[in-house]
Amino acid sequence: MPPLVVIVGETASGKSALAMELAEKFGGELICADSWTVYKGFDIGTAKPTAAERERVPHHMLDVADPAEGFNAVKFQRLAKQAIADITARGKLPILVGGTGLYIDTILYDYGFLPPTDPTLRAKLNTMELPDLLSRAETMGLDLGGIDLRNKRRVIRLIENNGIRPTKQAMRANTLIIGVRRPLEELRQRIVQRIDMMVEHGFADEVKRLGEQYGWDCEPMRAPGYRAFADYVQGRVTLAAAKERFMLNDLQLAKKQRTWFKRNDSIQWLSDRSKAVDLVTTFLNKTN
RNA sequence: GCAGGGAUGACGGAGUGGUCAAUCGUGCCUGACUGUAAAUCAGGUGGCUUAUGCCUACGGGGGUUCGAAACCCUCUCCCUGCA
Repeated sequence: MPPLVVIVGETASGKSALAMELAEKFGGELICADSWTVYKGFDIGTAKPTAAERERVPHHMLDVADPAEGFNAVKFQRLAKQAIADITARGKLPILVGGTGLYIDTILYDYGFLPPTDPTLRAKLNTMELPDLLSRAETMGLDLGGIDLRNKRRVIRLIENNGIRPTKQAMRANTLIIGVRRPLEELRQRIVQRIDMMVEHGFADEVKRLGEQYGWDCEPMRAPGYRAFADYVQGRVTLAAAKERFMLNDLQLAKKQRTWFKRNDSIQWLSDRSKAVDLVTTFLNKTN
């Protein structure tokens, strides 16, 4: 298994900057594990790496999805695996960086997804109530153990898959996982500053343009900040209110990310970023 | 100044004599998490403490009552009409 460096952390924690630094130092290329930067056109509000940054270090998994269509973990896994293989084949170090825990885990644990489901069936199941879904699952003789029976979406998935469960492997070998962490107050300040910067760079205009082009209800318009700024550019709320909302969205996201990453004890949390270089050096020496 | 309406927990907003520490929503805290994942779902959210317990709370003060967030008086502030 070729070496892989993974960088995780909360939004605005400084993951990308660290990833850039490591990539330049170790001859790496970045694979962005972020469920919003995959979308074309959604640049400013998603804090997508700039053209200049991409010039310095190759980035993968950006702009691979059409806003009108949508994206998911399976597509991510497929493309990311390919990217990792390509980077490795070129003799470069793949660095997987991002805050979308599920996407990261599809690589770390090589999730075995099941075949796609029939949209017609999905639509039908979605109209049913939870108790009916449960009795249907029982009638089908499905094993209900281990899944959250109060979460409708999970029960639907079980029915769609005919009771077959997706698989998961042991954690990928030769993988260094670095976690970037900051005190909450510092993180909040960084979020606020980043939002101000986005606004300066024309975030409102971007939202307006994208809303008009892809519709206000397209998938990535649900990304933090976009909804709030959609309200702003359509005159429903003030700029200050939209920024406040954006900040809260980011903080909520950060909380979810914290919860997700907390359960992975293989993550080496760094409060001092300068130690990252040593970590990677040691890691590469060990694996090569 | 006169008449009317209103002040409820972080916020919005129910509740008009007891079963109200107070419906619900939001926020917040904690957790789950495999084709929507920034999603979806679960639990918690006055204090002390873990007891069918006590204390503090529904703008301030006083009163009626066995008992009030709820009724009466009064004060303060806000809104609406008339001046």
